[in-house]
Amino acid sequence: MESKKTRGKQKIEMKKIDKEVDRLVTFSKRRSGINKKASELVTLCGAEVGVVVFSPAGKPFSFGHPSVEYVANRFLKQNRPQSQEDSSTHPLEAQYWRVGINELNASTNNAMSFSGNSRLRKSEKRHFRN
Amino acid sequence: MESKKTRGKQKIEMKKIDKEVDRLVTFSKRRSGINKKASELVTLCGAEVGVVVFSPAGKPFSFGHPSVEYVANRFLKQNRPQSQEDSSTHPLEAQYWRVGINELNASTNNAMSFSGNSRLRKSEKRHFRN
DNA sequence: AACTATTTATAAG
DNA sequence: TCTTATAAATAGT
Repeated sequence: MESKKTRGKQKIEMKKIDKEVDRLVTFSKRRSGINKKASELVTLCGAEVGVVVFSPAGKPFSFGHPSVEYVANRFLKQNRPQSQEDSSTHPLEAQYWRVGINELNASTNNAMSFSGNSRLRKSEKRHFRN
Repeated sequence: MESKKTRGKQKIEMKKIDKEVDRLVTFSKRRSGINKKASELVTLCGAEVGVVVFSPAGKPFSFGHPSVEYVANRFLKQNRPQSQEDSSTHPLEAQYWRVGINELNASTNNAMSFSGNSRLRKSEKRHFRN
């Protein structure tokens, strides 16, 4: 008989999980994990953090301190190009299109724009330098 | 002499880290960790994720797929109360104040609005149910 | 900034 | 879900 009950956590390939049930389970666990990490960052470091996650089905989940809205607003405001005309019928869409899809991201995000790499080679080990 | 070179990772109290240097180091490490987790959630589960972090000094860091703006916009739009008047001079502030600071958060966030608890008691073990 | 011992997150079952 | 073995994150050096 097997002496071990399970093989424990196994390393997985960093690509979309094929089996839907597995994917849903992983989504739930990891979303929860991220929220915990976010709240700890707030507590330990006094940071302001906002996290928004949409499931593939489109259901929104979030964590924010002081609130998602506060953090999102602060971020979008700060990154808004100076002295830009303020013509907007639909405020948020306007803001979104005004800056362009990945423009702001690039400005504050790391060089690794999204990619599926799971493990980085030694020289690239430090991810997400901001 | 000590046989072990270090004591390894130690459990820490879930409260603001007093020593500034330690706090800054932890902030850097953990912010990086959250971004990695966020990118993995995107890859593994096909989720859309936006993360914004402000350091206590006010410096913004972010991760987003497809972009922070896209995710933030989608979240704020979806959570906007239906048929609400659209009077806004300053789009984003307007959106922010329109909904109230923690209102939306409460709607999609877990019951544990922000608090410094590190460990939850058994009955509260599952954090961040959304 | 790099190293390790240890805690924490989580893939499988 | 809940458990367990193991991978991954990270506190202290």
